[in-house]
Amino acid sequence: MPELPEVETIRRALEPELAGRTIRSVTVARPDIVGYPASVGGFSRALIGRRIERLGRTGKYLVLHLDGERDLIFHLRLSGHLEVITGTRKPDYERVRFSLSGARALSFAEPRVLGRVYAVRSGQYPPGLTGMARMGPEPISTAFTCDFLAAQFRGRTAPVKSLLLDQRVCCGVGNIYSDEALFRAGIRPQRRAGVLRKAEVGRLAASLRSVLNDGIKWCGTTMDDGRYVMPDGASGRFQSRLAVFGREGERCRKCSSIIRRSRIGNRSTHYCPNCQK
DNA sequence: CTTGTGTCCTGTAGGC
DNA sequence: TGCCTACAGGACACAA
Repeated sequence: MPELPEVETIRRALEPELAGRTIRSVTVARPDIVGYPASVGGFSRALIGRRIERLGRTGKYLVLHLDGERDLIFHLRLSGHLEVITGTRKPDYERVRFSLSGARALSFAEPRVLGRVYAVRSGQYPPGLTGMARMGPEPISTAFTCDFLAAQFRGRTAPVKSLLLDQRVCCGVGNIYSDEALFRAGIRPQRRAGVLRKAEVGRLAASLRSVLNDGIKWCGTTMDDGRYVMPDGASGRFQSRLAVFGREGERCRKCSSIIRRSRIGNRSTHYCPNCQK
């Protein structure tokens, strides 16, 4: 569930807690969480003794830049959670723990074991991380223009929603923010991407930018399942501002029509049948 | 290349 | 009460 705004919120919360600290030891409770190197021993050896310089983010990937040209990369997938531990507490579903200088630890909990952590040389993309190398521009960056999006859509017959979820097109966008951006742009998710008019593509590019920036502003979306919370346990505050996601059967805030839900590409999709054409 | 489907993984919600 | 199934969703493997 963590998408770009949630990962960015986590990055901002963790940066001051982690920057400057040294990794003292690594404890792996579930080896399948380690995506690279293949062995737990190799993973630990690549990290121990290294200092965390700063935190970055690429799409939904959180990157801890270490000294010696190494990166520690996290992907939280659906239910991953990062937390700084100062006492003896051990979070439920803790899969990997990084003990740090300053009597604290970074705990990576992931109930569903779909999330991954990778220790790589800076800029290296091992098997399983190839998608990171092909990632498109951030929708919140100036490189993400109407022309770029139009070029991505040209000739494509897939539903526009499916292309918004393609990280090569809209990196960092997931199920929540794709539905919200399409609502703001007034476009039905089922529309085939290649048939959108230039003005619609322009509205969509602007909507992606605004909805992701709003998500960051409100520290992400915490749904009732509580899968995403900030590292300190606090909830995000964007959920009460959602226009369509998770609102099936409720009234559209703009026109009072009943919000509908359908499936596109095996993904739950929400839209207003009146506001979105 | 493009598109759609299945798989991974586990906890939870809902049906009977 | 308790079992069973469906579902959630990001990314990738794979088939058509």
